[in-house]
Amino acid sequence: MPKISDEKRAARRAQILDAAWICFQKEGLHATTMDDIIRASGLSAGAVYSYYPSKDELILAAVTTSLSGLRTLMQPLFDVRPPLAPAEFLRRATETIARFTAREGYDLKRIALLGWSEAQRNERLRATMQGFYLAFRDQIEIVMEQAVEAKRLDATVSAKDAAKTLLSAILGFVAQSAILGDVDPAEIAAGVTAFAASGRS
Amino acid sequence: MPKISDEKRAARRAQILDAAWICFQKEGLHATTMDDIIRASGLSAGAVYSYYPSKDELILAAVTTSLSGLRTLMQPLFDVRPPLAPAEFLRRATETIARFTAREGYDLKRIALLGWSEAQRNERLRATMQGFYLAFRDQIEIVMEQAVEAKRLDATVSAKDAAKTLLSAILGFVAQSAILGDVDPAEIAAGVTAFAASGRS
Amino acid sequence: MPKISDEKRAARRAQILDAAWICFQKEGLHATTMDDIIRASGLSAGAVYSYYPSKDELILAAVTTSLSGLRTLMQPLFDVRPPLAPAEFLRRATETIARFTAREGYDLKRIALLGWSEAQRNERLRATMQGFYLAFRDQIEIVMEQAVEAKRLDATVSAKDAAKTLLSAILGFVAQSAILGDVDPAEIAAGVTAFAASGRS
Amino acid sequence: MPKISDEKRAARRAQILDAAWICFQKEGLHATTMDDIIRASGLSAGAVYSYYPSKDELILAAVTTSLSGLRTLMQPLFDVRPPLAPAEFLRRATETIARFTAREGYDLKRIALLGWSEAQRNERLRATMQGFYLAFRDQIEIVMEQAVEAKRLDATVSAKDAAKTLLSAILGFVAQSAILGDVDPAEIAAGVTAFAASGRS
DNA sequence: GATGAATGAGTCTTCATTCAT
DNA sequence: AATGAATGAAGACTCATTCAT
Repeated sequence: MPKISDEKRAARRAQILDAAWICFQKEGLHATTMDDIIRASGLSAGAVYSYYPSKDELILAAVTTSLSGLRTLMQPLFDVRPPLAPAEFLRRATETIARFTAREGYDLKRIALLGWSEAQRNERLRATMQGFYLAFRDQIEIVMEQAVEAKRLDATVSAKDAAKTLLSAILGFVAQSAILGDVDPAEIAAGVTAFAASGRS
Repeated sequence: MPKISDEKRAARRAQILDAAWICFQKEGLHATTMDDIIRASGLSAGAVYSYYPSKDELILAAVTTSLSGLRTLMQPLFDVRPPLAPAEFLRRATETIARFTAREGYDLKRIALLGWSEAQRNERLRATMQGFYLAFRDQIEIVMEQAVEAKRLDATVSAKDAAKTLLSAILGFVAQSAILGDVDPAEIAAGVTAFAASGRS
Repeated sequence: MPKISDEKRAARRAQILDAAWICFQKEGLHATTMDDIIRASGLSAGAVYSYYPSKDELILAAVTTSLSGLRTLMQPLFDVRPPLAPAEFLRRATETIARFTAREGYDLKRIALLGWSEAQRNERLRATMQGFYLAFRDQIEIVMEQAVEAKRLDATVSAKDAAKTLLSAILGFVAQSAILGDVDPAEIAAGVTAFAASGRS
Repeated sequence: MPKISDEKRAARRAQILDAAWICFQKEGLHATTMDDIIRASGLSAGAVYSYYPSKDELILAAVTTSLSGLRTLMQPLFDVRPPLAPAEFLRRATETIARFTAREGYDLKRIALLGWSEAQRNERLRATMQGFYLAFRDQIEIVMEQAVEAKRLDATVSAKDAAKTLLSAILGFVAQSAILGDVDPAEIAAGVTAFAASGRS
């Protein structure tokens, strides 16, 4: 086999990562053995290791990939004009997550929980994850600033606090869905709307 | 003398669970070895195993204990008269969690994330955890009903949806704090209040 | 099994080291697998590892033990009164080595060669080995000084050079015996005597 | 064109062997991986394997080459007229070794130790090495016979014993230099001369 | 002929659990 | 009842060698 093309190389990496992803979801990060992944990938141990030098690297890649998948999914929400109001943003964000999850075999929420847990101990993963969530929150903050400007959000609150609140709601939706499984984006949206409404009086 | 023996037994179980708890937090559920726990407990392997027949049992016990610790902590919020409005409830719930976390060596949030992750694979743990969170959500729901009655919450929303939304916000606060570490209960409260305020007009 | 006695512990260590020694001789340091040693020792993997935490440690122990065995064997030669003349010292040193080698299963020379080779790459082993040979050479040097005083060695040479020469002869005897196997202490002694004799005229 | 092909073939073999040699010295025989050699040679795995069918073959070739290099280096000593006396022979032999060693990247002594060790387990290598050292010793023996005839060596000793003694001294110099690194040919020569001198009286 | 990606048996080591004392 | 030494089945990873292209 002469030098493999870049596309083929990328395809192999994807093939391995997919296998890892599926195993991680089914078994958890630690309970998944390299042998599980190797078997699922249809390659040999040596081949897998030539693409990913360690299990940790594979974990990092799996979580990173799912984070950037999430970013891609969320990007459109930041580009909506006029900018979304908080409750609307939350509704569409959770809907996006729920919809993506529905695709067989790829439960973004499960990987998310596994990643959060792993990040408690894994320096590199934590750094990567913090970088991602911080950037994500910053983007939300920009939307919130725009919402304030557009009088769709009360000016007495900092956009940063609003962003933190929204991120909490999104992460919490992920957690609650993964654990209890009976939460619907519409319900969360209704709840927030109700709080907003009750703010009147 | 079964009485004394029982007390001793309970004390021993607590001693072991404490050791496990500390190790789990520091190292994560899987990276913690039984030997770590045995050494931290100051007992012998045989002794530990006579109280907890397996590592899984210890994990279950550790997570269960921290869940019921949380319940104890939260109980007062359900008993406040007149019942708390949603934003106020959220603020006090997150404050309680943050305050408890501050006690060194017992980071409730870390254990929570570890538990969520483990529950993805561990049937029994998942069932226990679901039972807990469901009951917790039910209690929130009751408060929300009372809030509606007290006109502190818009009547057009179901108390159930409000409860789901609040639980999301709380779990999300836990996740965001554990991962990013820069979130304050006051900020979340401010955010929610702002959403509420913007609901006017 | 309650706490094991110190003697039993030492016996176990010896049992493992013996097994390792035999395997190392038969197979070489690297070709010997831990499994070989484990099987030869009659213990389990875990047991072996609880006494020696790594293969490297076992290699170090095996070489170190054989070096100190050599020291014990050689000690009497330093205590002979009057001190031995160079040729006589060499004859008795090589005889000691040859005699010890004859004991079944424990070829000191083979282990020596394996150790020399390993010391080229293994820092710790090299340091240990250098320490040993340096001390050994110092002791020879003292004997040489005494030989000079006793007019059994020409005063024009430094005792240090004499010691280096003798150590070379001894190590060379070990190497030549291990490789060619047809060298006798008496032959070496005869050769040195002849050189000495030819120094006359 | 078999001629050019043959030359190229030889050049490639040399290129590979050089790479192997350098790696073996730096890392030891077993710690060197085929991949190390392949990378150092600048060729592909397939190419290397087409010239040397196995790692063992490469080890054999590396050791054999260094032995015949040594032979080439030593040859002049056997041709000196009048034949060298024992002490003089030893001095020049060790000087030759030391000088060659000085050329960076090619430490003959290190390869020698590695080879001795490997020969303990590798039948073919042992046979080759024995053949070499035996022939070398035979040549020394001839010089010793000539030395006896020239009255430069005491006639009471067999030339064979003298040869064994000299070979020991040479091998011992190699070992001691490789392990302790502080031995000089002049010191060994001085030591032997002193023994010779002390033989008077 | 050459290439280098792929193979997979084999290596060292760990660790939950047991049970002889 | 308690102890802690022993067990041994995995686990992550390596590397000499092959062979499809």
